[in-house]
Amino acid sequence: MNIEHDTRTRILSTARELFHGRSYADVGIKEICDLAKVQKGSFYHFFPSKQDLAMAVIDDMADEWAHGFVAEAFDQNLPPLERLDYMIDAAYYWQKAAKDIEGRMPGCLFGNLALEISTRDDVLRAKLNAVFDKASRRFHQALDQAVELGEIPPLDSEATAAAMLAFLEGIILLAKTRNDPEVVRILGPAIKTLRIELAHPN
Amino acid sequence: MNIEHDTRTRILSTARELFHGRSYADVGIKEICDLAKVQKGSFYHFFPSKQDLAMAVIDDMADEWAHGFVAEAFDQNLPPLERLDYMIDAAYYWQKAAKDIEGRMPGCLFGNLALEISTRDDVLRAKLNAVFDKASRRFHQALDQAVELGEIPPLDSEATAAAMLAFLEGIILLAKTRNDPEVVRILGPAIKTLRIELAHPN
DNA sequence: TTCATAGATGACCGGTCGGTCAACATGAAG
DNA sequence: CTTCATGTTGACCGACCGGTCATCTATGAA
Repeated sequence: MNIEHDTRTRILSTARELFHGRSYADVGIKEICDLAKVQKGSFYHFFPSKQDLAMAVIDDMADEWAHGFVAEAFDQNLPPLERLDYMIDAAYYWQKAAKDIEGRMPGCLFGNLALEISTRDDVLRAKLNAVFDKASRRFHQALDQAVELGEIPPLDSEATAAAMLAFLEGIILLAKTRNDPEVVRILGPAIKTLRIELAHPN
Repeated sequence: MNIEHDTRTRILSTARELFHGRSYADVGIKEICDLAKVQKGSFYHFFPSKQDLAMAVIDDMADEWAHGFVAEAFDQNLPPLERLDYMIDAAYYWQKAAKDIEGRMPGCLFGNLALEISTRDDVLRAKLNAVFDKASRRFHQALDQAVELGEIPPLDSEATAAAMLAFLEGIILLAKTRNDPEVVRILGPAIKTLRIELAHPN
């Protein structure tokens, strides 16, 4: 059962690596096929178009994220605020490892794709938005629990969660532009200082 | 003197609009020439390559920024912390205006270009990095002045400045992915809560 | 009047892009 | 053995890409 989908899987992971390391537009289908050792006709047997491939890549990456280090970072057994540190650390080590191997910081695949194609392709934009929404909910939950435990004063946890996600994407963007993962490590801890207060109920 | 450079200026501003509204890779030289009413040969008379055009576009935009609303926002007569609000407001209104006209949020040209091409073109990456550095210095100065005036407790103003710039880019990224400028308005004010403490001198 | 220079013109180039297609291999079900 | 679905192969397509170039025009200095 996995043999017959082995080709598809190879295409998917190759495309993910290439898109992440360079960009959507810069990676051609021929290049993906060559690296994945797949014929072009086979590619189009599994993916009707490059756009469909991108959709699948986003799903694939989001799944691996959700079950990988994001699941670890937002482990319910971890104190809520430590989850934020964990997330920053994970981002730092990942980017650093990638740079040590390939010489350049790839940044966040979702952020990269979002800025590159969300003005051109509304379907992909919506999909990326959903990924960010899901990520934001993790922060949201952690913040609610931190408030409940009295670790931080009450705040607008939904808005603050979104702000934290934005900050995470922002420091990765800056670090990628500097091609220096240390930016993530140095600026990252400030994520816990972000606060959006509850609107006064007047 | 401006007549003989009129063609060049038209190419530049057309390219800036198109790159900003879509992406670097998605906009071809032919399209730029058609819209700017310039022949292809003329284009290559002024710009040796597409990369050179991109360099010029970044310079052009950075100049207009520096002398435009960034100069207003970081007006030395404004209280330091108000400058941050001004900057957020300016970003919000700009993105909102663009969306109202074109139907979609273009985001930040520098952020867009940084994520799209900084892994492929180190020269452009370095140029974008310099733009961010310069922007960061504005925040840095404002923070130093705020500390001096006693408006905020002492902090690592350089690191905090970078964090604020990252946050600004991050909320614009998130807003673009949602295609909703309101994200900037809602999350933006949290920029003033960001803090990175001074390292203990042990 | 000559000459040099800056700029404009548009046909043209090789290469690559995303995508198509008819032919063929394989293996399980009837 | 036949049938059918799933998957593979690689040649092929038109469109478009960034970039080149010989040729022409306009201007202004000598």
